[in-house]
Amino acid sequence: MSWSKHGRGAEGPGEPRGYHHGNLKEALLRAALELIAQKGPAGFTFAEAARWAGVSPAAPYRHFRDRDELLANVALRGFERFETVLARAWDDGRPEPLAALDRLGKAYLEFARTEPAYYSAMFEAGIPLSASPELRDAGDRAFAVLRGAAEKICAQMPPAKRPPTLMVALHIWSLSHGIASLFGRGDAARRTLPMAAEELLEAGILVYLRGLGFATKPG
Amino acid sequence: MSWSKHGRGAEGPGEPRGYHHGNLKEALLRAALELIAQKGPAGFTFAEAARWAGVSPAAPYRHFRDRDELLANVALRGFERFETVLARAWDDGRPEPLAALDRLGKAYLEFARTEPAYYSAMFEAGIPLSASPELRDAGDRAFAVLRGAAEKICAQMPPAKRPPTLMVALHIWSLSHGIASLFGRGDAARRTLPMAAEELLEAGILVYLRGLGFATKPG
DNA sequence: CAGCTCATGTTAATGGCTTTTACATTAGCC
DNA sequence: GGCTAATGTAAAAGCCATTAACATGAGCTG
Repeated sequence: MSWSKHGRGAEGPGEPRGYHHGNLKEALLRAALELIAQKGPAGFTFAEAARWAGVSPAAPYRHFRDRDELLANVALRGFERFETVLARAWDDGRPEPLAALDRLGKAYLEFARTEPAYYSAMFEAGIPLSASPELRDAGDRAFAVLRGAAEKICAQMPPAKRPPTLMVALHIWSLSHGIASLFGRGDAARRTLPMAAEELLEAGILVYLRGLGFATKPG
Repeated sequence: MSWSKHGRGAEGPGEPRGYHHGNLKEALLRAALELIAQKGPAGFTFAEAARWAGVSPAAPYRHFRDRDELLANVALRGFERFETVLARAWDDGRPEPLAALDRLGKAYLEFARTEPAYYSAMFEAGIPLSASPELRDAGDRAFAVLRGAAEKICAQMPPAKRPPTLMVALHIWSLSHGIASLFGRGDAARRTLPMAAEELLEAGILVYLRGLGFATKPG
């Protein structure tokens, strides 16, 4: 017996507790995040998360329908953080949209690199988007930050040659996501690059904007 | 007893066989592909592939060290097919590099859409690239097609303003991969788009090339 | 504070999967 | 024909997901 703690938790190691955990849902989310970070979304198991939280293997079922629902909740939380991070980087285009867009791109890659567990839960775990409207909405809100950025960038262009902002947002998103997915993590599982992913993305966006007719300052 | 066939195989349903299968490795690869297509790389199980091939659950271990190695072999084969498909579409830039590049992009997306099992094994299954030099090489060969295309495109530009071809190849790859990953499959698991993924990619590449200073014909 | 009730945990069990070990069969080769 | 290595099978251990029946105690109600 003794669902003894593992060596280390996101929380302290051995806080004793009574019959009830008190904050199991949160503890499971944290354990899942840690385990996904260590072994990928596939390697993560419900039972181990329970062990990690110091409860029996059946306890998690009181908080999540099944393993997939826990995974979906991790992804949901990931999208929320992602939105926050992106919004902070974009900062409404201050002081200048182009500089802000550059920050936005870097923030995108940094998130993928520093939060690989969230990132893979969000984009690579194969969670059916249809299964949870909340998940889809959270993703949409994160994308809305990119959309807002595209809008402000496009607004700087003369109306006659202004491109569709949705298209611009999708292009920037796709390029960022492509770079993050293919090269974004120092991971042995990924390819490495003869340059920093950040540089690659920055250059790509600059070329793209130039192609739109956006007058970028020399440099 | 009776590792009876499932309803349907890639092969005929009930060809009887003796003690030895005769072509188990191939059958397992096919079964894996089919199962991944149905339930994603995570849902696929070694045991079910064995059942599908009509052998005992231990038989596959004569051909693959473990489940992951089978997955890696699927990915390997996927990269080989991918290279073939891309090379055929590019056709060495004939009759004209820009048109060929457009075909290349469409072929990329078509592969992701029509061979989702291969595509996810290749890019989303979390196979450690380091584990298999062959796998990495196969991926590199597929990428080489894109690289060759970038080269020919760049060669059309005046040397003075010619961009680094590796960078161009990486941008095109990333944009293609980003679009394929995010929107590439009619999948309920993915987001849908107000336009065809092909159009999005084509437009993105055109804008990008214009940004490079590549003179695209009007249109 | 007593008692009730419901949320939250535990136990125990079922069934699947992965992987290993010991054994069986047979294809290919001399 | 007979040997050997390759290829399958059987059986078993250990883990996981999931469920049903039961236990605990937190929080409300009076």
